[in-house]
Amino acid sequence: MSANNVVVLDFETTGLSPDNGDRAIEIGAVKLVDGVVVDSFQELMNPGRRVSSFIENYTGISNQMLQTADDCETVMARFADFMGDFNLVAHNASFDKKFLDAEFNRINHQYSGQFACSLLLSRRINQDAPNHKLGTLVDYHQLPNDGVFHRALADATMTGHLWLHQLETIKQYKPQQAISFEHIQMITGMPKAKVIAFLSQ
DNA sequence: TGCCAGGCCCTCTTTAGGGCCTT
Repeated sequence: MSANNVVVLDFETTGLSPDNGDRAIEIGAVKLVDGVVVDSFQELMNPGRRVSSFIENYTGISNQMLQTADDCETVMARFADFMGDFNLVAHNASFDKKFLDAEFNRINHQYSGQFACSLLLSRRINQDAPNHKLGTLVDYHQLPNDGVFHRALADATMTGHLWLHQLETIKQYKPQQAISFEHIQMITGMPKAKVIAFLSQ
C-alpha cells in the first residue's frame, strides 16, 4: 500500500498511560489519499472524570469543555468508521497506539491498519535536526502551521505535513522507487546508523 | 500509605543507566 494513503492521528489524554487509568479526551486525524488531505476528524470526549490542571493548561481543554462532550465510547465508534482499514501514522506512535488500543478494547473494536512513527523516522533520516519534538520539526522544516499546538487536529495536521515532507526526503534518495508503507516500516525498523547508507545505495 | 509509562537509542554498554518523546 502506498505511504501516501494513511490516516495521521493524535490523541490528547488525561496522562501518559492507559495502564495507569488515563483516558483519551480528544482525538484528531487527517486522512491522506495520494498525499492530499481528503478528510479530517476532531472530537472532544468525556473521560468520566476531571482532568488535572496540568492537562487543562497543557492542552487548553478544560473540564467545562469536556462536560458537554460525548463519552469516549461514542466518539471512538465514530472514529473507527472514519479510519476504516487505513494504515496509521503518529508522532511517537507507541503513545497513540497505546491509547487507540485501550479505547478500542472498551468497545470491542479491532482494526487492521499498521502504525508508522514519524518520530522514529525523523531520528533516522533527519539526524541533523536540533531535536525530534513535533514543534521543533515543524519549525526546522518550515512546515505549514496555524500556531496551535497540543490540540489533536492541529498536531495531527502538522504530523501529516511532516510525514509528506519525510516521504519527499526519502524520494530524493530513492527517486526511481515508489515509496510504500512497508518500505517506511522497513526503514524505521533498521538500525539507525545504517539507514543513510542504505538509502544511498 | 505509597506508588505512579514505556519503547527507543546512545554510551563512560551488554551483569546498566539515562535522555528523548508522547499527555
